[in-house]
Amino acid sequence: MPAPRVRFCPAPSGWLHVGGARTALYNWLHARGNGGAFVFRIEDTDAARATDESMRGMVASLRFLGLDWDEGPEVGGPHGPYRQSERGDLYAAVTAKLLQAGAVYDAYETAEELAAQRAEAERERRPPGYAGGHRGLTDEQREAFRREGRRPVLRVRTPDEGSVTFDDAVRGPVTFEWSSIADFVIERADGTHTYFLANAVDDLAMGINFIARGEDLLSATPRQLLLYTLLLRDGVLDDALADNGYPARPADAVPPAFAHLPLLVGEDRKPLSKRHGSVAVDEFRRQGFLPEVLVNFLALCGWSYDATTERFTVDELVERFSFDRVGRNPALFDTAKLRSLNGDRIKELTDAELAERLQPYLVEAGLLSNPATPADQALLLGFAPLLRERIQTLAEAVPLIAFAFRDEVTYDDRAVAKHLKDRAGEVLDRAAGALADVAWDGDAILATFRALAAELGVGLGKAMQPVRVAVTGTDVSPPLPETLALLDRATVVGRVRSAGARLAQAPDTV
RNA sequence: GGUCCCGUCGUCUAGUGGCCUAGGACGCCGCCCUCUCAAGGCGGUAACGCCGGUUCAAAUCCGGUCGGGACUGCCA
Repeated sequence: MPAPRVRFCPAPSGWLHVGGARTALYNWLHARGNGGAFVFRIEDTDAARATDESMRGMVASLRFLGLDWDEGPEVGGPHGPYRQSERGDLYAAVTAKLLQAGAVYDAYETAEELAAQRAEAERERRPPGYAGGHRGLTDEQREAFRREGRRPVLRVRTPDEGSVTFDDAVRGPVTFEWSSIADFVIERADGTHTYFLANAVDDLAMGINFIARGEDLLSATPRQLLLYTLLLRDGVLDDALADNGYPARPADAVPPAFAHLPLLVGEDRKPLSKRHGSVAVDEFRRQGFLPEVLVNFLALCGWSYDATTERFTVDELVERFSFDRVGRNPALFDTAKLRSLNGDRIKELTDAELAERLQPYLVEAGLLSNPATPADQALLLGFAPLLRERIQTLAEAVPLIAFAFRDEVTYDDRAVAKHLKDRAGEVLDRAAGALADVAWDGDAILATFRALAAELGVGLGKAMQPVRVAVTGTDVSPPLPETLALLDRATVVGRVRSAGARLAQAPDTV
């Protein structure tokens, strides 16, 4: 097997979503695991949809996931440019030659006419594809259409009979009848080029020899294959490359082989899209999913190693991934499973690593300055072991420890109503006194609460919950004794006293 | 409608004729532990779409059937 040259070629409209990321990952793993190259190409042939912002987002998300590219935007490479919007001259040269060779023809129907034809075919229950109406136009007819002001598109003449079979790396041999494949457009009336053309030209020109992509493109493959043979016949592509100053195709280049990946679907079994909420990689980043976990999970969306192993480092994935273990049925993107894996990974982080990864999220929430003060960093580090067991995403840490980074406590009404009542005033009063001179460490503080509970003849919970609410504002927090020990004694005692005082003045409205 | 793809617990999957009274993980339920929330421990729930056939033996092979999906664009 020659060293794989693979590519990831998103259309830059919208954010990189997890489906696209999975496609990128499988290609990347294949390249990295087999000494190949990963090419990143921007397919912005549809000017109406492509945006620079989207392209920057794609770059950022790929970087976040750690999927580095050998050729492409920002890193360059020998087969550039890597944005299709900058390769229009090449495509035009190619289509001119194809037209000359008679492989494609000009068709003059307007978009409206084609829509009407489709609707009619639909009504009559005929296949809705282009029926080839302008296949055999005479020069006079062409002239007439042009005089009407019509601009033609260029369509590829597909074979009328026979079939095409290709060996898909995940599905095995797949066969299509040519009769079911309509003549398709490669050059628009405005002179720009469609996905089929640009994609086929660039894959060949850049020496791409393996393509992993979504199953939604499976039925586009015959058209791709047709284009490869047309492009390679009589040196059409090679001449166009040379004529326009593009580097020649790599010497050992061959038309690519394909692997069609099972679709990623949402809870409703529909293909993943914005309607499923957060499907953008960047959104998962914001929620505090770790990139290595996202990579691990994405790898598992359609691939498995064996019956039991499901946690992999990126290096292990590079070593073990192969297309022969990619499944064929659609995979549901299960965020519950993702959360679980993320929680598992967080538990493996050292205190320092966790604190460091948490920091941006606290900054984002306005709890830390940027950069954080040494005191705040130390406090965060202290919380790391307490947080580790109780968060599944980094962002979940924020509400759990916000109280420690604010001067004022924000009281949760429900927690107050539930715990600052009955004997809570007495508990707070005695606790404030006891905390004022206990040794300031978790064990000693816990012992103090036990003693207090025994003294008052109440359960430990009754003794601690009011204090938890007084200090943190809520009834859910990291373990209380250790938490208190991380804060200043003065702060703790102050909060307990003031909660107690307000309770005494106005029960129910602390 | 046509073409193509797919069909194992709720979910992702293991399974390539006997190791399968179908394994793992997530989820869910119960119990234990417990200062809240978690985490952890233990236990449990739950699947080969259906019908035929081949075979001593089928989740695995064959045929059919049903169901789901993708594509059928001057989007990619």
